[in-house]
Amino acid sequence: MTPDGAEVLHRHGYRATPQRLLVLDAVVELRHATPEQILAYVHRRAPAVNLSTVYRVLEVLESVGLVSHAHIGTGSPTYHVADGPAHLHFRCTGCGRVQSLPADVAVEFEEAVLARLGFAADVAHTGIYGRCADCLAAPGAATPDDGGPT
Amino acid sequence: MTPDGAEVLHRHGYRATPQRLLVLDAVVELRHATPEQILAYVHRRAPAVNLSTVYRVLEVLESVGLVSHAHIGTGSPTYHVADGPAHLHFRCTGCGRVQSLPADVAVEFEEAVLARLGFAADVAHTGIYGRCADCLAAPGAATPDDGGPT
DNA sequence: GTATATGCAAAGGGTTTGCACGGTT
DNA sequence: AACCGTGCAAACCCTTTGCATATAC
Repeated sequence: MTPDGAEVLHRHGYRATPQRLLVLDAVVELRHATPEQILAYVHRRAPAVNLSTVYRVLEVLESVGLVSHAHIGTGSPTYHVADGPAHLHFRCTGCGRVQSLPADVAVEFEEAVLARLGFAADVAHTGIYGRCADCLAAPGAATPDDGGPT
Repeated sequence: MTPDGAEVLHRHGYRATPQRLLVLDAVVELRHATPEQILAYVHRRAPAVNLSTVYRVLEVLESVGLVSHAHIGTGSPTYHVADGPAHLHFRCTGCGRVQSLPADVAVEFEEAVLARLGFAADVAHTGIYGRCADCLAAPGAATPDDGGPT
């Protein structure tokens, strides 16, 4: 998959700058990456890039449909490539691990909500809290609640 | 419902200060209230109360099980009384309205997640994005995305 | 060459923390 | 008297914004 970022940007009237392509690389490479993590990745190749640029680039990449973001937990949103099928994010409140599942697990649920409320839910856009298998088995956990994203 | 706040606080070794009872009142009265909104409510009766106190009080009230919070949208978390049955929060990305539904709408979904991932999901803890019935019908919407909580 | 992007630095919103005072027990 | 809780102010994190410079087209 991974569409040609430069081409997509041009098609929307944007310039394909090194920064934009690097940020897109980062989003492709890292999964569920926060702006901060993306910056760290980009810095390996281009140490001069600024965090504010990352924010602005992400906004552009999202507006042209190359990436999307999801709110997982309390911290920064995480960005991921927008091509593949939508998936849900599950964040463990114990260890902070994030797991994914194809979004179709939620269709029945979404239909029930639509039927009861007339509300068209987009379950994929927000992370879901809970405890992962490992932490369910383990006794005391690392982080009692929240914790940073990713 | 609405348990006796003072009694519960005492039972846990906390003092039942006016501030704590006022904050609890606010959470009972306002539904899905943010710390800022709670402060506004409390200020009507006690203008001297500080926002940091609201944060600290909410932490205490949550620790003794009187209130819980949920992350609805990007902004501040919202607090609600913890007595009644858990409910899910649906935030409309169009108008910002928040609707609720009993948490049992999600049990099938949660079971599916558990079966596939071993992950015990707590769907009630995070708000779910989507479009409400009104905004589905309406053409252009007020807020394109996010927007403040509640 | 020109409009767009970037880097930098400062500002802004939300939340947390240190500290001394005030109120309960 | 001892302690817990509060108000105040400062600090912190994350994100946005203004402005001058650099760059892709």
